[in-house]
Amino acid sequence: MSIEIKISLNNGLYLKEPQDSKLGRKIIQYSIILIDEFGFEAFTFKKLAEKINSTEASIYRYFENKHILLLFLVNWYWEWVNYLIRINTINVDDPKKKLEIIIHSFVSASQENPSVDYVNESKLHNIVISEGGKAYHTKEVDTENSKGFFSSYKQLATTVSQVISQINSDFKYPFTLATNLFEMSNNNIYFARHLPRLTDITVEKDNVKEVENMLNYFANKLLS
Amino acid sequence: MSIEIKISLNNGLYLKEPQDSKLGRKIIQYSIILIDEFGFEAFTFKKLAEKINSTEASIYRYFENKHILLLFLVNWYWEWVNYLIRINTINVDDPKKKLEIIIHSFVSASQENPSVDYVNESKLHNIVISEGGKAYHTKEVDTENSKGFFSSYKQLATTVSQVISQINSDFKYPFTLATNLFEMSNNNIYFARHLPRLTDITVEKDNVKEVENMLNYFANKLLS
DNA sequence: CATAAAAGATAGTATTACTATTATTTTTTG
DNA sequence: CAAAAAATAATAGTAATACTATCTTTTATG
Repeated sequence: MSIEIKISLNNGLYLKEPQDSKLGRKIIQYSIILIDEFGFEAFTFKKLAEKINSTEASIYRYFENKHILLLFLVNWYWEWVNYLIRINTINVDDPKKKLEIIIHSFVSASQENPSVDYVNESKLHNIVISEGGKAYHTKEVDTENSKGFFSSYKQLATTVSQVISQINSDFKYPFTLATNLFEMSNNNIYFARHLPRLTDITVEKDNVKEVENMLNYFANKLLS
Repeated sequence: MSIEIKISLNNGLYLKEPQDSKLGRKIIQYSIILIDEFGFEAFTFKKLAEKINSTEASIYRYFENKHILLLFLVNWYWEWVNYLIRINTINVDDPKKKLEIIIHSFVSASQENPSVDYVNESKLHNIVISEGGKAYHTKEVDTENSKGFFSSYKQLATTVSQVISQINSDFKYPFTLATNLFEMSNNNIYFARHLPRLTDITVEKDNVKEVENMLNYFANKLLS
C-alpha cells in the first residue's frame, strides 16, 4: 500500500484521461523520455508508438496531437509545483520564508521525492526548461487560453503573487515578479547549460544552488 | 540618394546573402509578414514562394530551412537593437541614462524610424516577442552556438552588462540582468496581449510605456 | 459468459520538407 | 553588343509527418 497522488488537469487537454489506463500512463511516461531525448520538434507519435509497442492510432485516442500532449505535460508540471508549494508551506507563516520555499520549488521541483511512478520529474523539468515556452507561444494561444489550458500557470502566478504582496504590499508588480522568477529560473538553467555567455551563473550536474541564490537575491532586493 | 544601412550577419545563417539581391530581399520582407500573420509553425517555404511569385527551390538557394531563416531574422533584430543602442548612447556619459536608453530600445525598437525598407521592424519585433525563443530552444543549440549563430545576442548581453557594471560595480549578476531585461520585456508584452493574468502591466495598441516603466523600476531597484 | 470498451493491425491521404533536373531569363563583362 | 555566366523559374519526385478510417482482437466488468 502507498499514498498515491493523481494530478487532475483540465479535461480539454486529453481525449481520454491517460492517467486512468496502463497505455495512457505509458504514453505519459515515454513521451517525457522521448521529448527529453530528441527534443519536441523531432518527437513524433510514430516514434512514441514504436517505443511502447503500440500504434499511432491508439495514441491519437488519448491526445489530439503532440502540441496538446506537450500542454498536458507542462500543465502537469505546473500543478506539481503548485502542489509542492502548498505542502511545503503548510504551517509556515513568514512570507519571506514562504518565498524562499517557492524559489526552491522552482529550481528543484525535480528532486523533490518523486511520487508518481510514470512521471520522471527530473526529465519533465528539463522539458519545461527547454520546450516549456512552446506550450504558449503559438497562434492558438487565445483559443487555448479561453479553454482554460493555462489556468495552472495562472494559479501558480496568483499563489506566488500573494506571497509577494504579503512581503511588501506596496510592490506594484507582484504578478510580473512571480512569473519572472519562474521564467528566470528555467531560462538561466538553460543558458548555463547551452549559452553560458548569457548568464552569470553556473550549473554543474543538477546543482542549481547558484540559480536559487540568484533568485533569492533578486526577490529580496526588489521587495526590500 | 539616401543613407543605407546594411546589417551583416554570420554567414552560416544563409547559403547566399539575401540582402544583396531583389529576390533575397523579398524573401526577408515577406517571410516577416507571413510569420507574423500565420505563426512560425504554419509558415512554409511553399506559402512564401506563392506569395512572392517564386518557387520553393529558389528560396532554398538562400536558406537551408525555415528554422535557419528564423535565426536569420532574430539575429537581424538583435543586431538592429545593438545598432540602436550604439547610436542613441553616443555622447551619453551617465550609465543610468544609458540603461534607460537601452530599455527604451528593448520595448520599442520597432518604432525607431525604420531605415531598411524590406524589413518591417514592428512586425519583426512581434516575431521576436512571439517566436524568438524558438530560435535557441532546439536540440541543435550547441552546434549552432559553436557556429556563432547567437553571437549577436551575446554581444547585446555584453554591451548591456557593461553599462550595468558601470552603474554598480558590485552587482553580481550583470549578464543575468541584461538578458532578463530583454526577455522580460518581450515576455510581458506577450503576456499583456495573450495571458494578461500573468502580468501586472497593460499594453494598448503599441503603447509599451508601462513595460518601460516597469523595467526601469526593476533595474533601478536592483542596482541601487 | 456476454457485452462493451479498449487496443492493435492495417491502410490510406494531404501536407511538409526537402532534392534534382532542365529550361528560361537576367546580369555581367570582355 | 554578344557571349558566357549566373540567377531564377518550372516541373517533378521522394521520404517523412500528421493525421483519419475501418476492421479485428484483446481485455475488463456486471
